[in-house]
Amino acid sequence: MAFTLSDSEMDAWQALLHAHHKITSMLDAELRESHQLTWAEYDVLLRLAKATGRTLTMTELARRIMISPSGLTRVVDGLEERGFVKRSRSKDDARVVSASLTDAGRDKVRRAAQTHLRGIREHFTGHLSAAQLREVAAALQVISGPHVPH
Amino acid sequence: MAFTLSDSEMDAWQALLHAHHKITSMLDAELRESHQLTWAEYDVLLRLAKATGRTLTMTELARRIMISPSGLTRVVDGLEERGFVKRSRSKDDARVVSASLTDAGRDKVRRAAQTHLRGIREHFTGHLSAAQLREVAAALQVISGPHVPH
DNA sequence: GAGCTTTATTTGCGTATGCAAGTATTGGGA
DNA sequence: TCCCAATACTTGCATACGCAAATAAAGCTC
Repeated sequence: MAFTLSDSEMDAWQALLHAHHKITSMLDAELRESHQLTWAEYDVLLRLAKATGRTLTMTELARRIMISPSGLTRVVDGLEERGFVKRSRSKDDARVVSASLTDAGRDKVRRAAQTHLRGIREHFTGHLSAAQLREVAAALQVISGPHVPH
Repeated sequence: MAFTLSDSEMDAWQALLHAHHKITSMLDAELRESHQLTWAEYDVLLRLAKATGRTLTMTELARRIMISPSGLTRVVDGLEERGFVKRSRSKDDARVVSASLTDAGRDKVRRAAQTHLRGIREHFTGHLSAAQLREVAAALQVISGPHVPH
């Protein structure tokens, strides 16, 4: 006997795929056009801006944004070339490299955040009621597991 | 004054990103390991299997799965090399190319679908109540727009 | 303190995928 | 009928990104 999913299951799955694709492709395009940043680059700047001392190790950064360590290396390469972050090797443990947000990086992420937050409202949360937002968050948090502090 | 989002909005957004990433990366890995198919390849086979005559034009396929026309060309290239689909040029309009599922393709997608559907249940829908599934589907369908018939 | 294992990061390499340009074909006008 | 615009793919090119191997530094164990 073939394994099947109910209509509700298929609907939820299709809706998740389509919604995610639609939202992220629009946000990506906006960030790229308005600020010449990819999502990954923006996310790195944002996490650094929120971090104490505006600094995080590569490992911490990779854990927080959803990217492989090697992917992060390249993203940070690009941001460093453009002067938005600066790498430094730890005094305590010479294996670890920390990335710090520069002043230029802070300005960049502040401006980009405006675009991005408005985009999230416009393309996603603005379409939903407060109750729906809570429901969606609660349901999807079950999947994604406990929230890691930023 | 800086534009901001409420906590609920941020929670829903983070949850959407994390859940999508977690689910799709697991499903992708399973499909790849068990059946040597990427998501896009599986999706092409699936749409063809559902289509009348097990045939669709490239344009129709690209519209239904979420991929660019050029991306589709390459995906179909690979599937055709492996004998799962066959291209044919339309008699009516020599510009259009149709892809048809071969018998081998039908067998392939049947087996892969078992893996994939179980994966969706295991990693996504199985974690949610019937009410949550309805809520998530309803909310996200608002974003993704009216469902296009497969 | 020499060697083995583990951890942190980077590099090599392959793949996936989009955009823009190229090719082929069709369907109108003039 | 001869262009020209529009349509359907495909190809060239560039980018993004992951895995596995390489490198480097700690940390153990004997």
